[in-house]
Amino acid sequence: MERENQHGEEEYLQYQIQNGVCGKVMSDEQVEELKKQIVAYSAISEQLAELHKSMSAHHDFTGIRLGNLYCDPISATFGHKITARQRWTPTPLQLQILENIYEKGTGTPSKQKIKEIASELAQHGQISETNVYNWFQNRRARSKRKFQVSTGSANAESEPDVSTKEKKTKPVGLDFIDNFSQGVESFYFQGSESGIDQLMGKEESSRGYDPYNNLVEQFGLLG
Amino acid sequence: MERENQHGEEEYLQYQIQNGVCGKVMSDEQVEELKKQIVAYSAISEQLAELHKSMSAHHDFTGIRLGNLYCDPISATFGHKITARQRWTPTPLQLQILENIYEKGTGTPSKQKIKEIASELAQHGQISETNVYNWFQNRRARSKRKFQVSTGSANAESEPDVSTKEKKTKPVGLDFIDNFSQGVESFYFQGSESGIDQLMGKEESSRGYDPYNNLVEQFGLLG
DNA sequence: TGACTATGAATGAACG
DNA sequence: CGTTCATTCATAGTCA
Repeated sequence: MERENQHGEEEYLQYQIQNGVCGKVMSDEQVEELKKQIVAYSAISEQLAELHKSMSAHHDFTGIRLGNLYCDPISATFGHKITARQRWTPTPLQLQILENIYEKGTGTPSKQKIKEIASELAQHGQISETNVYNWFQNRRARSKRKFQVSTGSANAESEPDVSTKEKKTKPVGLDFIDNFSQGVESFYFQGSESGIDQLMGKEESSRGYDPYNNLVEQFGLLG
Repeated sequence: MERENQHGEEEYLQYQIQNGVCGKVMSDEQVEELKKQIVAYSAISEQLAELHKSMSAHHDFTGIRLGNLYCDPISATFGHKITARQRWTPTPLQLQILENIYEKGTGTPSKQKIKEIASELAQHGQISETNVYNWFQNRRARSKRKFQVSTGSANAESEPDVSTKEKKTKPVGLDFIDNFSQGVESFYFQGSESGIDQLMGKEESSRGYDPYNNLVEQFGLLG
C-alpha cells in the first residue's frame, strides 16, 4: 500500500510528535489502517474458530521440500515470504565424523571445539556451529535416556512425579489451550468468568464479552 | 451498560464527537484499549491455531503420562489433548509483556522488579517469580550467545537463502503484519516502521518462530 | 495418504 | 553469569 501523502503530512508529523509524548492524535488514514488491522485479526479469529469447528480433514501444507531448499506454498499464493523452518540434515559423512568425535569421549564439546568441528564439517556440506552444538546436545541426551530406559527404570509406573529428579520444579500446570475448545465465543481463561475481557485487561465488560462486538461498538469499526 | 467513568468522560466524549466527524483524536485509554484488543486477537488467533494444530495433527497423545500434575476438567467437551507441562510456558501475553520489559528495561532483573513483574503476569496465567527470573536470565544469555555464535566461524558456505536467516533464532519481526497484507496492507503510522509492533508496545518480536506467521501459513487465512 | 519414528531445534530450569 | 541438562516442539523420512 502506498503512503497517503495527499492527505497531508501535517497529520503524520503531528502524530510523531504526539507519539513521543502521549501519542493521541492520529490521522484518518492511520485510524483507518488501525481499523483494518483489527478487523483482520477478528476475521482471522473467526475463521480459525470456524475452521476449528468444522474440524474437517484439513492438512497442513507446510511446503514443498526441494532437497535442502524450501519452497513455501503461500508464497505462490500470496507472493509472500518464506518463513518455514528448514532444519539441517547431516550428510552421512558429517554424521560419521560427529559420531567419531562423540565416541572419542570428551562428552564436553566445548565452544572452541564446536567451532573447529563446525568448520571442518563445513567442508562436507552446509552446517553451522549451532547445528553441531545441538547435535551433541541431543546425542548425549538421547543416548542417556535410552540407557536409563533400557535399565531398571522400566518400573516407576506409579507416576513418580515428584520423587524422581524434581528438586524444586514448579508445579505449573496451566495450558489454557483447553479453554479454547469452544472457539472464540467462549474464550474463558483459566475458568475465570471474565473471559476475554479479563484477558484484555478490561475492567468493565459492560459492552459485551465478545471482543469483536466490543471492538465494533467502541470504535465503530466495520462501519 | 455502564459508562466508563473511570476513564474520564471528557475523553470519551471527545472521541465520540470526533468519531462522528472524522474520528481522529483518541485518548490514551482508548489507544490502550486498542492495544489490548489487538493483543487479545493475536493471542486468540495463536491459541486457536495451536488448538487446531494439536487436534488435526497426527499426534496421538497417548494418554497422560504425567499423571497427577494436570487433569483437565473441561476436556470432556471436546476430548482434545491434555498436555500437562512440567515446566512453565509463557502465554503469548506474558511473553509479550516480558519482551517489553526486557527491551525497555535496564536489562536489570532486580529482585524487587521480579516480584512486580511476576504479580502482573500472574493475571494472565500461572507464573512464579522464579519463572520470571529464569526467563530474564535465559533471554540475556541467549541473545548474547547468538552473537558470539554467529560471528567468526568459517561457515562461508553459500547457505541457501532460508537457512541463512539467523543461524539460530528469531526470524520474526513485524513480519506477521505482512501476512495480513491481503486485506489490510501494512499498518504504518509513519510510512516507515512502527507498525503494529509499536502500537502494541512491541519493539521486537522474540519468539523463535512466530505463531502468527505460522497461522497464516498453515491456514492460508485472508486468502 | 495418514500415521509413525528419528532427530534437529527451542527453551525453561538447574548447575558451578 | 555462562554453560549444560531436560523436556518438548516441529519436521523429514518412511512404512503400511
